[in-house]
Amino acid sequence: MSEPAVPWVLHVDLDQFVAAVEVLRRPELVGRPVIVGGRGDPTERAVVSTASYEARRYGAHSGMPLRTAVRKVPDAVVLPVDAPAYEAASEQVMATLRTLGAVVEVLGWDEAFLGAVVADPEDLARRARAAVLAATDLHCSVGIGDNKVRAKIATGFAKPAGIYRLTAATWFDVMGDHPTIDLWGVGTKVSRRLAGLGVHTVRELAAAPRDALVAEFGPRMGVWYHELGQGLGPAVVDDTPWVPRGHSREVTFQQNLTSREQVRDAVAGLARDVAGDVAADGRPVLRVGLKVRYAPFLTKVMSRKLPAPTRDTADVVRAAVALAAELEDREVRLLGVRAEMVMPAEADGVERTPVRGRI
DNA sequence: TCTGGGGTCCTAGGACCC
DNA sequence: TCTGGGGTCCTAGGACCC
Repeated sequence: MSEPAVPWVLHVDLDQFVAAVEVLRRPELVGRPVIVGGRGDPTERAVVSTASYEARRYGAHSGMPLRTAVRKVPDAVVLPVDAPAYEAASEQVMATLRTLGAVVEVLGWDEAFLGAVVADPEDLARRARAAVLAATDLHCSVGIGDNKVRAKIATGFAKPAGIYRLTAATWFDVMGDHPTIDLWGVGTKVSRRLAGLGVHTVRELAAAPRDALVAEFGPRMGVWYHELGQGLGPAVVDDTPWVPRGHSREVTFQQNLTSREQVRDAVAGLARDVAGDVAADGRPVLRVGLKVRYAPFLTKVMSRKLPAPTRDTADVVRAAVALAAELEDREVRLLGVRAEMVMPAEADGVERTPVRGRI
């Protein structure tokens, strides 16, 4: 007897994507520890974007300072980040996924949700893995769920190069004893605040009174966490193209900036770059933001709404420089400029789900 | 472990208005 | 002038994700 066709969510995640793309074009690196980060110079201020599984075995992982990673993996091959290469590979992967007859919602370079009404989701997952491998030589893992939260978390159990199904039927058996930080959308801060409420595990989160979570985290996040503990979440996969809210550019200086002129010039340059990014989208700028990281590591952001939306680079530069004039007289480690754009008229009444970055 | 860069969304407080 | 309640806009800050 075969299962009936019902809606499924599949989460497809490329294995060590960035490192895998690099190894593909340098076959001599197969089997070697590869670390991709910054400009590929471990003496610079930079962090690891991706470490190959070989490098992870020695303790390197993404987010770790390059310097530290190379100390742990002395014979690692360190490569610079080549975003255009990853974007090209990513587009090939997404195009391949779109041939499978499922709805494809792109989440980032190396991730996508597939939505499909099928009787055998494992079969669809196998076909996705095979098609991506055939088209790109890249391996991926697939999580299968009855919603996005469970599909996404399932992928963690599928890696590497596997398939794993997680549904309401198995949620508490699989996740019940896990710490809350293993949930998608719960990080160190929230898990610590939850611990303060006596909530340590996923099972405890599911049992926690909703009112207590709302009191601690607010009306949206409190409700969201309450549902997250039960593995509940949105199940609709949506392939409408993403409309960016804004663009930003930031740079960490290898040597801190010490003069106002240096800061001003750097801000103006970043603002010009951002204006270029925004112009490519063809929408006016509504608000301009400035981010600063003073030495040693104190980060501040400020922003101003423009008097009127603008498409003029000079307006963006002027606004950013004006914000820079308000900075404190201290050494600067990082500067960033952000431009938020006018959104195309939004169909309102559309339901939104918090904490997704793009669930 | 001297801690990147590009994003998103939520919360909260103050200003201002009726 | 001792003081309300609601709504909206703006800005800073926080948290998270890849």
